[in-house]
Amino acid sequence: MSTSNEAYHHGNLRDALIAAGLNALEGPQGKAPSLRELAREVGVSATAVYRHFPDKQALDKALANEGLKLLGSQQAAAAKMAGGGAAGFAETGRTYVRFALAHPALFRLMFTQGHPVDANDGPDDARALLTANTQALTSDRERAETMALQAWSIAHGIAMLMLDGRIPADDALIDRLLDTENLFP
Amino acid sequence: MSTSNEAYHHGNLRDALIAAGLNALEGPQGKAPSLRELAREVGVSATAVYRHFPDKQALDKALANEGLKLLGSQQAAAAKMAGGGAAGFAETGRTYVRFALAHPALFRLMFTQGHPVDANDGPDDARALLTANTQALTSDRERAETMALQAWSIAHGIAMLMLDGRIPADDALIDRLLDTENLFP
DNA sequence: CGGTTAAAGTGAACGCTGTAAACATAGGGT
DNA sequence: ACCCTATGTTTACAGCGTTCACTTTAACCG
Repeated sequence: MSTSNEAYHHGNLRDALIAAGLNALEGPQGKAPSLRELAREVGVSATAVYRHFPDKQALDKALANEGLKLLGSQQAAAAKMAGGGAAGFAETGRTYVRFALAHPALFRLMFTQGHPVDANDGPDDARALLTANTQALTSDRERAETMALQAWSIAHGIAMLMLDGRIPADDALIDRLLDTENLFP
Repeated sequence: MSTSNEAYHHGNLRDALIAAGLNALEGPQGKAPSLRELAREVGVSATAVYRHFPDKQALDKALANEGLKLLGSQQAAAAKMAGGGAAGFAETGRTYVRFALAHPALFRLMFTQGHPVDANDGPDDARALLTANTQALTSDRERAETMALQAWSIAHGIAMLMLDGRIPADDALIDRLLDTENLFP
């Protein structure tokens, strides 16, 4: 009852669509999939999608949320692996940019998507994590908040500029640009 | 012979399309215009566009180039006004972000567009200007280059995050995040 | 059980998009 | 005066997101 059941009712169309969507977004050549394309992929008529999502944007938002969860967990893992603190903070940024380069289409979708992206995707949100890590670097609370946003901005900027081919997507360059020693002395 | 000439031959369709495109992109609600929409606007059939642009992407690229020229000139003006050097450098970043907020759709198009964006848009390119300004801050040439890219990244990141509603599009926040005193001591 | 009902999927249709192909026009150069 | 070529037009096609009316299925309930 797991795969390719030819039943009239698909069983779990919503999840299947999201899986197909994530799959289509993957790879360096990943393009934003069309609603009809995903429906075909899953073996269902295009209009069936509307039983589970009010419109295409809702599907996209679901995919974006999935991506945010993924990024969040990867960042959390990286920070823990690095032992938290300053090292964790630095590693968090690197992970962010590497994620963008590894999943360009998904990363774009995550942010192109209408802002809110529903706050209910858990506390492992990228922003919260950043702020938590900067608090290890300074006792000044406002300064920590500012540093978190600055770090997010620079990581996001690097990611975007590299995705758009404005800056070579070079691993060494990532490290050089994210060098926290020089940025936050 | 300036406007709404009902002649069969439009006169200067290419420029008219670009003007209509820039106009459609303007305003905070600006959307990426469709090829047919622009053709309608200019009073010409959709396929006439193909006499001047090989495809839609080429039109978009032309619009993007127009945007880059505009941003470049605004940055140059801002830097000159601030008197160059460190002050000019800081002002350049602020201008970059403000431009993005003032012309969101155009700014997005400028970078969503396939990378190269043809290098022949003059020397007032955003990147060259940045590098030039950072050289006033340090004698180390490589360090200047790194700082330029870091500054570009953070400005771009702030702009994007604000456009996407991830960070409040607050003017004071821009200044706080771009504070070069703290970032590049 | 058997019957009703609501959830889940279908097909045809609409207006939109970018693009191709074949045809029309007009204005400038020899 | 002519023709040529640059520039436009019409028609057509496939794909998109979305609506509507319809059908199928599974689950619940007496």
